[in-house]
Amino acid sequence: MSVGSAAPAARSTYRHGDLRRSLLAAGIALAQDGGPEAVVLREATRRAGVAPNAAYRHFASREALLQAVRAAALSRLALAIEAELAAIGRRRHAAAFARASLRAVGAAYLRFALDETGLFRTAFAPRHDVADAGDGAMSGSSGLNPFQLLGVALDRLVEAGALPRERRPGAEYLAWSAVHGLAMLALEGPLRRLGRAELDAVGTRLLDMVEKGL
Amino acid sequence: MSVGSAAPAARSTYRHGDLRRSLLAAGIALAQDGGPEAVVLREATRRAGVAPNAAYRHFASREALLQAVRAAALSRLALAIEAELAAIGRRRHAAAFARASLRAVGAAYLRFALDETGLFRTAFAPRHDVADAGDGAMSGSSGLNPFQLLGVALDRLVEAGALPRERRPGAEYLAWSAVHGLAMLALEGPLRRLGRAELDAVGTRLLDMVEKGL
DNA sequence: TGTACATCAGTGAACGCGCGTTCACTGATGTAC
DNA sequence: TGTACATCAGTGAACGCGCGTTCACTGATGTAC
Repeated sequence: MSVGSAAPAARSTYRHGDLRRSLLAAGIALAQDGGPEAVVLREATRRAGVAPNAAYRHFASREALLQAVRAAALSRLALAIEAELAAIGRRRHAAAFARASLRAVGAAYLRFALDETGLFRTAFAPRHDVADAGDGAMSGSSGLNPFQLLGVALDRLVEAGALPRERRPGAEYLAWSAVHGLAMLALEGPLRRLGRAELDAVGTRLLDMVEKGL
Repeated sequence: MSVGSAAPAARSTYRHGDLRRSLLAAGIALAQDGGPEAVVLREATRRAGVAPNAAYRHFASREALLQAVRAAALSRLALAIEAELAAIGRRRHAAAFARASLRAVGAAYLRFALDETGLFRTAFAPRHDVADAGDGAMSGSSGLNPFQLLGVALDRLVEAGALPRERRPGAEYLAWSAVHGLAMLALEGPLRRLGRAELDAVGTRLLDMVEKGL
């Protein structure tokens, strides 16, 4: 499985073997350092060591490749959140556990945004046409996507009695907005000049606000 | 003052008269429907009825024009916030007035994002190089920019005793994140499919959360 | 009030760029007999 | 086990695109005398 290399990959065989995966891997690498606009068909084929038009055997257009990269990025975000969720220890009280869950989701989201800026920006870049495509494989190992993982945390809050049931519907949007907004302001907004430590501090306070304000 | 028309503007005189303003107006119009990537030098000159390279008498590069458009967009956002602030009636209690101020800032921000999507996206689009340029004329008629207007509202909260003084520093970031995040998710994120009424409802709940959680 | 001249805003033509995408092709592979 | 053949993944060359930007220019304007 010689997949995932971003190098120009001189090939000896006429057939490539797994071009689709190679192109996707190249696309992900491009997105990682450069964001969505860096996901360029010709460069992906270059990295796969293949003629530019060969891509069209596997992707209908540049936009289709970008869509696949987007799904992969969302999937990685889901994995990051799952890892953070798995890392929280047991708590004596269900309410404390639920709150820790919510914070874990938020913290993982922020960390992913700061550490994997390119992928994060790609995951939430504006889609052009592409009739939504069923959202592909954008979930983590649990089969849940980031939005659903946030929902799990909120459900735990309700079950633990830490969030009134009537405020549960749509609560995702509120928590998500806060964390997403901080990520955007930190990445390409007015908070760009803040250092990592300051951003972490703001992140903590932001999660406090969400926890208290929900 | 025949400035601001986006039409191809047939010109009779050899000199244009006010090309810089015309280009800026064209740039703003382009940003309005199309966002930052639609701000294109050649199209701006076309709309001003002028040769493509004439732009270089007034802007060093496409990026410089974009920067000027960005400043104009921020200025308009500041004006929108100021208008909303001016519209809140007097309140019996200072605390109620302060809270109304904060909500006014948030509501105006959200409305601007939804009504002037292109300008909003342009205002917060990632800057390339351009050594920050002193932020030009990005303020409203009060001379304050959006960030500073938010600060005013938060100061009122402190003065009214509705926000502990020690939580004041950096509070802009928290409130701003929440509102900015909702705007982004609504514009190009997963909340794109929501209607205006639903978005307004979420906006109200979000402001509740901020008010309570700060 | 008239004229010479410097200034500099706008012209016209051209560049190179990398991109996405289309065309007619070639040759390795797997399958049917 | 060997051979004919269909399939279709990857090739090679070319396209048109609009873009930002540079060059040497021209001609209207304002100023000095």
